[in-house]
Amino acid sequence: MRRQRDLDAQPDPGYDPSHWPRVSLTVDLVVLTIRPDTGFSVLLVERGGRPFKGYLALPGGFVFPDERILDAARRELQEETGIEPGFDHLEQLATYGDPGRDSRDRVVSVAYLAFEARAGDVRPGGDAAKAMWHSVSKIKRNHLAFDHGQILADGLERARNRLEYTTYATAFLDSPFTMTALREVYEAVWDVRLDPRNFHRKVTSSDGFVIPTGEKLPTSKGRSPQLYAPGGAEHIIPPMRRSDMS
Amino acid sequence: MRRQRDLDAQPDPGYDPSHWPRVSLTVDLVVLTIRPDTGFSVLLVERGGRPFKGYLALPGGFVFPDERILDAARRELQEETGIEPGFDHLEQLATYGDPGRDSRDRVVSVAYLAFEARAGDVRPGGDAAKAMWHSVSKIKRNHLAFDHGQILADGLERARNRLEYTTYATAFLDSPFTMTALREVYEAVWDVRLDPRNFHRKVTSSDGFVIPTGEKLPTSKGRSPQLYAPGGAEHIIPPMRRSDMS
DNA sequence: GTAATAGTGTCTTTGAGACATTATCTA
DNA sequence: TAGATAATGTCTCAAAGACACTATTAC
Repeated sequence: MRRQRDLDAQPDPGYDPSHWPRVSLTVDLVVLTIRPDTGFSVLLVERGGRPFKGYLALPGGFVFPDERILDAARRELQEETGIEPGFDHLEQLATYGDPGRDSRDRVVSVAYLAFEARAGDVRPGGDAAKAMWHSVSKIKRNHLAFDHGQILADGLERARNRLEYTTYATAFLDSPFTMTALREVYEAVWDVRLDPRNFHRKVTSSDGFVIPTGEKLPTSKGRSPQLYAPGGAEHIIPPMRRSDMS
Repeated sequence: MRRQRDLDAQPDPGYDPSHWPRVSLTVDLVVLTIRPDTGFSVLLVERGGRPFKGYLALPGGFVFPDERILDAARRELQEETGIEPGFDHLEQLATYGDPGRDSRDRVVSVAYLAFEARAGDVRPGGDAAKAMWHSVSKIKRNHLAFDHGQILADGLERARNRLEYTTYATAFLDSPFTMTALREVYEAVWDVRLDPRNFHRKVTSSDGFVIPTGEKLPTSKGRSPQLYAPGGAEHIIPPMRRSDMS
């Protein structure tokens, strides 16, 4: 510690960064979706190499020397899910870089959070072997590799918050979608039941959340539901209320 | 790009990270406070070295090889403000690491956001020369070094959001504080005027936001105000409403 | 007393929660 | 027609905004 303070006590922070110790840079992805079979789900890969060989982990990889970090996240997402960037949502989550989180070296990982529509029935694992969707409620977080359990927990909390204050729930759906489908996104992510009528009123009265396409979805039975598209607004004002508080 | 894809197409992401290109790691700090003279203010330093010599920049520095990133942020904060960690607030903001943001090398910076009480009248610049508080409203963001204008903008947005949903406004104040002082924090950060009576009702009815100490503050004129301490809760439920929407 | 600031009470409006009713579709 | 699902309307209550009034201090 003394040594470190002495280092820092040099006249100015402006000297050559290449003289400083350097770290490896990766991105990790918390990719979330809603599926008919597994419900609210996250994409996990099985690690083939050491450390944590055989453990489940978040997909991710190294950032290339001249690549923007966001572009690295986009690239990994495309490789893992096969989905072209479109109506999905991708945002930076947080950065994890404690010494010792990777036993081999000092690795700093910038985590990203992605919301994916199923887009038909995309099968993950284009490049990565054994990439699979896992039901969020069934994952044992301390069985994940590295500190990925913590990253996943942070990502889930962020996702639940995003649905309160933003319209990003639509990113879980292909457009156009029904009001019921949008409500089921909320119910899956928040793990609650919402009143369909109050939900409908809240969404339609929130300016720019959704716009009706005028089309209706033919169904096998019952009244055909109105179809909607994302309305362009990012924020819900006032926010969605989640009476269940964390 | 082709070369990069080929690299990535190797069998597994588990090989030795030390074989990958590495980056320099820094922390940058958005330190905010409320001051009698400059109001809502941010701590900036004048750069002594290249690049951006003479420009204003956020305080920050390199992360030591065996140091946690959060600890590096705490250390820089202590060095720049001289304040011991106490009732202040420090959280990770975001990470900025685009190639080219530092002309010398690939430098990835993890930005932190800090709320500081003035603590008497702390004079920044213990170690760092020419560290000064600058009124947030008067800063020309594109005159800051590197991408610090963007980091500052992101920090301000985060700070304004934090006051809506959390009790962190108390971190701007020494305890105990008056209700008027707390309201002035909101008015400074949001740049609005708030009704003192509605504000008082909202704060006192929000569970765990503040607790009255029972003491009163002697004043030169007018009724002596009740003193409060932070109440322990982190979240305001329901949140503070900022009718001015961004 | 006056001047100044702190704190409380009341009315109105907005919006969330609960829940009954009407509309539209298929078989 | 029945059965199923979608959409709308109404009532109640909680909370935010506007604003008048009372309380406490120094002089």
